[in-house]
Amino acid sequence: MSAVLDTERPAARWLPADPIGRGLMAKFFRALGDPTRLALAEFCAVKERTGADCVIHAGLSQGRVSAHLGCLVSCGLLTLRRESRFAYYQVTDPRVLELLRLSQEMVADQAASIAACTRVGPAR
Amino acid sequence: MSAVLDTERPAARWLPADPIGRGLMAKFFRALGDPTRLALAEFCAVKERTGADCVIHAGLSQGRVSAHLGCLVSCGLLTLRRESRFAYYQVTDPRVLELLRLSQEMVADQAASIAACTRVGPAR
DNA sequence: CTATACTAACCGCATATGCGGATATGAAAT
DNA sequence: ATTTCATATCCGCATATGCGGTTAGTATAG
Repeated sequence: MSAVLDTERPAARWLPADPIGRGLMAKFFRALGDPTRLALAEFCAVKERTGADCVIHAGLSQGRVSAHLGCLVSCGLLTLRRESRFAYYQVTDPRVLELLRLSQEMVADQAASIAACTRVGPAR
Repeated sequence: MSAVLDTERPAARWLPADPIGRGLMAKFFRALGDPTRLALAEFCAVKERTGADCVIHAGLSQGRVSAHLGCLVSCGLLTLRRESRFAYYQVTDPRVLELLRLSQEMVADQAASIAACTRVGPAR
């Protein structure tokens, strides 16, 4: 009935309209927006790992790695299993793998352009 | 041949092993890790929008919105079309929509936990 | 009980990032 | 040419975030 709406697309219906939901979305993506956490997610995607394994793999201080792992668990990217004094981390949600696969594909296509983007920092 | 590899999973093959690629991945996710940019992506997913449209929608200074849009374009989340003195932004890559749909689903499942995560800042 | 091992929480410090405001660029209108 | 409009870039400021090092807590070992 309206000509100006002809080009409208029924997209982005999934994105929460309220700022609270968007804040959580942003937080979720920021959890993935760190090379160290991405490396840990990859490491724990292969198989279950202990905190000590992750410390060695990341090559950072134990406290820092523990904080990163806690962040990944809180954001639903890793699951935590406790046994005696050990903490075991693993990627169990297949959606995490799908998310990373999709992103990897897009980043590969846009690599040069992303590298040139100065707005979102150099991040080491 | 090795027993310790029995539980290995062929996952995370997609994640680049080199720190350069991971840095780009992290940068890509940080581009999505801001509520304002998410809102702009949603806005431009519905239909093509001018920079001025985005400024009004975001309710922030023109300079800031321009920077956010530039970031989204650089990272391959929006495409830019120029005509006379106007800039038209739009989500054209269907993978962006799929990425957001998948993330929205995960965030909905983990909302409480993500909200409780103090590692990745309150971010407004 | 004491010692050791593994993990989590806290503390400054340096850098990254979002913000408004001012300014620059370029195109269209007068 | 000058003015106006749409957009992009630069600047200083406040906050967010990653880092190492230290401290705390708990479980296992001796």
